[in-house]
Amino acid sequence: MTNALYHPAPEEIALPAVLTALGDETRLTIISMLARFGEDERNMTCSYFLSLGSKTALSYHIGKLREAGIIYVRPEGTKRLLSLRRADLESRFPGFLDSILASAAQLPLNADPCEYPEKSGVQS
Amino acid sequence: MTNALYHPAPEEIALPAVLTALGDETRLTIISMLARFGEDERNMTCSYFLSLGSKTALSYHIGKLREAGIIYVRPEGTKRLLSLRRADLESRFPGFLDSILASAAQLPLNADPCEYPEKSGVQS
DNA sequence: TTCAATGTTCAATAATTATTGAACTTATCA
DNA sequence: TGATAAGTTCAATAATTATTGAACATTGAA
Repeated sequence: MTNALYHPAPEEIALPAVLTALGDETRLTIISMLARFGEDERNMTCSYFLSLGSKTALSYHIGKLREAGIIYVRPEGTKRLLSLRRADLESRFPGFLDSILASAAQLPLNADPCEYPEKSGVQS
Repeated sequence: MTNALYHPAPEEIALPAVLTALGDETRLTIISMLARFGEDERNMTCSYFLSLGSKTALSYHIGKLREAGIIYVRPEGTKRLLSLRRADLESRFPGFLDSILASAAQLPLNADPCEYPEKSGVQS
């Protein structure tokens, strides 16, 4: 029982829920980083964002983003790969995500993606 | 001492605060109604929205919208006239408000503006 | 098989936000 | 002047959200 993660269908994505989910600095930063550095989905795991909070807190915030329909979470081995649901959001709320991302790009990134904990560094 | 109401300057309007303020059904409905029926600012007083909650609750929510920089509140006699800060929001977050309003237009209005309490009806 | 890495869940707590009712202010109207 | 209408403020409470740490599950790798 792979306990599939819930994701709302595109037409179920609700504006108030989306706004609530994005009205939080941590989550706004997460989607902003996903937009900037998430071209290659392989890198975007939960622990990529550890500088934003504890494991548990991130699990919570990422769950919020997922349930609101903002990101897609794909289990892969022991990791979970995150990606923005750009197309779904665009078709549901045209122009919305782009305007958010453009504006958020001016925000200070309170997390430097380069400080990603590379403890057991098996990079590449 | 007219106790002038605080309004953030255009450049002080912050995205997270705006998103937080709009991530609430009541407040989303308020700005949606302002956009739809607020062409003539004279009609848009706090009590126009009484069907959305108590006087006190509205005072609270309208304060949130004002402090976030989303609406402008102009005292006029014993009333307060509300208007959307369309231009300020557009220059700060291009496309954002329009995308919100377009999407919110599909939301059910849990308040019918026609049910506006017209007790002491001195209309026009 | 054992270990380490990645995440989740749960219960407890902290912190923030929203709602209420009562009392109050200010302005208008008769 | 006195009454009413429109809103605010305050303190109390309710409700929601966020954070923590401990325990757990799952996968991949030595």
